[in-house]
Amino acid sequence: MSIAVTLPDGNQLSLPDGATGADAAAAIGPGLARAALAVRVSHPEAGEQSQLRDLSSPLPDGAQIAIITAKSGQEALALIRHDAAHVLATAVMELYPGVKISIGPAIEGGFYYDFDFPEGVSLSEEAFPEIEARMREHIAAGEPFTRTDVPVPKARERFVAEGQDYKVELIDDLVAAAEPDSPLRSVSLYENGPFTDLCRGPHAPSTAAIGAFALQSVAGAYWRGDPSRRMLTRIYGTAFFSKKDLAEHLRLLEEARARDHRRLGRELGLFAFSEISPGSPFWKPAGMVIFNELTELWRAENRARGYREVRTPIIYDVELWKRSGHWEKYKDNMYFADVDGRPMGLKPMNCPAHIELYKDERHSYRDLPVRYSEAGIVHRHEPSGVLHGLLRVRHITQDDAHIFCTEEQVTDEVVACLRFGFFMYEIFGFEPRLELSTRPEKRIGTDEMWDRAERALAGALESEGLAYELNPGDGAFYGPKIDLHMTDSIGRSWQLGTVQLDYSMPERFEISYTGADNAEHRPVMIHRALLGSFERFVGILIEHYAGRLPLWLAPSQALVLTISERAAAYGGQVAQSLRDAGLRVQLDDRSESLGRKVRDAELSRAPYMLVVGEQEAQAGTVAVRRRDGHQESGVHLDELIERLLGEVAARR
RNA sequence: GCCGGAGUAGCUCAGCUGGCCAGAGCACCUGUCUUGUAAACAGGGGGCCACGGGUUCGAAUCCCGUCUCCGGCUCCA
Repeated sequence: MSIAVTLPDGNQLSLPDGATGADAAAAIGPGLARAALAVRVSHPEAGEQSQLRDLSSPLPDGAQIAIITAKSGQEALALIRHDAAHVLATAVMELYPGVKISIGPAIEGGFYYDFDFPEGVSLSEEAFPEIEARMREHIAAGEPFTRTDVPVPKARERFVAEGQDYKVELIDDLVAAAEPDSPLRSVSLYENGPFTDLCRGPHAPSTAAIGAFALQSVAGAYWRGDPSRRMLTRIYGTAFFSKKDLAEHLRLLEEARARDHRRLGRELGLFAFSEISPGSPFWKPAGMVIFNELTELWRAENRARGYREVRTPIIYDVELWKRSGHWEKYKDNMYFADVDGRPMGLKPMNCPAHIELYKDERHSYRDLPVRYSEAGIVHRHEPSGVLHGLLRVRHITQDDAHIFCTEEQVTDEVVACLRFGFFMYEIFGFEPRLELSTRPEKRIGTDEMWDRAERALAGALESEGLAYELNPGDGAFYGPKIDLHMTDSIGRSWQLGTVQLDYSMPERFEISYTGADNAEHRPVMIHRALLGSFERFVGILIEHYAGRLPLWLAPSQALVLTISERAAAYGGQVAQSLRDAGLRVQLDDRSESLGRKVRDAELSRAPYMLVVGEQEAQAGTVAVRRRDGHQESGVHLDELIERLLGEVAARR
C-alpha cells in the first residue's frame, strides 16, 4: 500500500502508507529533512481546509502538502513562538512551584503565556534573566515536542490531580462547545521535557528550533478577558530563528518608540500634559498650528459638502442626559457640577445639543438633509488606566456632524460620509481599516429599527465595494456604526472616524419634519466624525510622519539661518518677505556656528532651512536645504516663495 | 477601574545596603568667538528628591496612603 501527495511545485510524491510529514521531507532530501518544522496539508477533494500539522502526523492519501521550514515566513515564526511559549511555561513552572498555567499563544510579533502565581508571589521583569536562563537550558537540550491524544476523562483527571484548574475549565468548555452529533472524545497533549500542556498544536519537532528569544514585559490580564474573573500575570516575549533577526526586531521597536507622539510632542514643543488636569492636553503654540490647519481643512471641506457649522454649550441640565439615555449607560463616565443647586453635566456627546438646535425650528421635507457640523468639545471621564497621550484623552474635540434626513436619503448620506472620510484620509496617505459594528446587548430601540439600520450600513459599504470586518455586538447603544481604524507607531489600532445610524434619538426627542403629505414624520439621524477627534488625529499624524509634517502642517515651515552677524539684516528681510507671503518662518541669527544651527533646525523637523551669508545678501538669493539633506544654492527669493506656496496649496 | 513598574533640575538620567552642603550631560543666562550645511570655548543660575503621614538621633534612600505617568487587561457613547 502506498499514498501519493502533491508538492507545491506540482510534482507527485509516492510514499508508503502511514508516512508522515517527516517521511515526505526525508524523501525529498536530507537537507529538507533537517530543516523541516511542520507540514501544511490541504485536501480539497476531501473537503478539508488547509491545516498546519506536526511532522509526525501521518499524511492522508491525495493531499497537497508543503514542508514548513525556517524560511516559510510568518507561519514558521508563529510556530516557534508558540513553542517558545511552552518553554516559558516550562521554566516558570520549575522556578515557581504551585503556579497555575492558563494559555500561551503566538501573537503578532511574539507570544505570551498567562500564569496564576500562588498567593503572595508576584512577578516583575527583574525575574526575566533567571527565567530566560532556564529557558535557554531547555532549548539547548533540544527537547522533542511529542503529541498524545488522550481521552477527555483521562486528560481532565490529570489536570485535576495537578491542580491546574484553568486547564480543567478549558477542557470542560471544549466538551460543551462540541456539536452534539460529534461529541469531543479526546484532547491533545504536548510534552516537552518535564512539561505537558493541553494544546491543539502543532509544534516544531523540538525546542531546538527556537533560535533566539527574549522576554519583553509582564502585565496583568483577566482570565478569559473577563474583568469579573481573576487577573493573571501575562509574560510577553518574542522569538526568531536567528539572533540577528531578533536584534533587528528589537531595533525596529526602539525606532518605533522614537516616533511616539508623546515623546515628539514634548521634543517639538507641540503640547504638554499636567497632573493638574489628567488626560487633557495643553496645546502649545506650535501644536496649535497643526490643530488649526486641520480645523481649516475640516471647515472648508464640510462647507463644500453642504454642512453648516454650529456651536453648542458644553454643560446641560442632567435631564437632557436622562432623556437621551446617556445617563443610564454612561453616568459613571460623565462629569457633573452643581450649579445653584441644579444638577448639570458636561456633554459627553454633541448629539442632544444638535437635536435641540433642530427642534428650535420647524422642518419641511424640502429642507432635508439638515447637516450640522461642530468642532465639538466633549468630556468623558475615561478610566485612569486607559489614558494615552493624545490618543485617549478626557477632553475631546470631535470633528462631529449630525445629519437629519429621510429614510430614503439614508444610503446616499452614508455613502457620502464614507467618500468624505476617504477623501480626508487620502490627503495624509492613510489607508483605514473598516469595521461594521452591529447591535449590542444593552441598547435602545426596537429590533425592526436595528434590522433596517444594519441593512442600510452594510448596503452602503457593499455599494462602495469596500472591504470591512464585522464586529457583532459592538455598536453604539442607539445604533449600528461603521468605524475607520488606523494603527499607531507600535501597531496598536485606534478608531478614528465613525458613521453611526440612529433611529432611536429622533424617537426619544420626538423630532419631526413635515412631509409632502403635510403630515409629521420622524427623520433618521446620522452621527459622524471623520477624523474622530482632533486630538487623536494629530497624535496619529505625528507618528505617521515621525514628526516630519508636510509643509502645510509644519508649525515652522522654514528657518532662516544666518552665517554670521554680517548677514543678520538680510536674514531678517528674507524672513519678513516669506511671512508677508503667508508662510510661517523663524529667524535663527544666534551667534552660533552654521553647523550648530543646521543641527538644531534638523532636530526641529522644519521642512526648509534657508541659509544666508554675505554672498546671498549680495545676490538676493538663499541657499536652500531641505530636511532630507538636499541642498540647492542661489535660489532667488521670488522663486522660493512661489515654490513653497505651491507646495502648501498642494498639501504635500 | 484591575495587575505590574516608575516618579530626583525644563529634558535624559546617576545617587537609593539610611549619615560627607543632592550630582552629570543637554537646555537656559553671561562673556569671548563671527562662523558656509548635524553640537565653538569659558563662567554662571536652577532642585518642597511627586504629595501626605510614619519609623529613626538622622530619610531622596525604609514603611503606609494619595496623585500622576509607563506597559498590559477590561472599557471606549
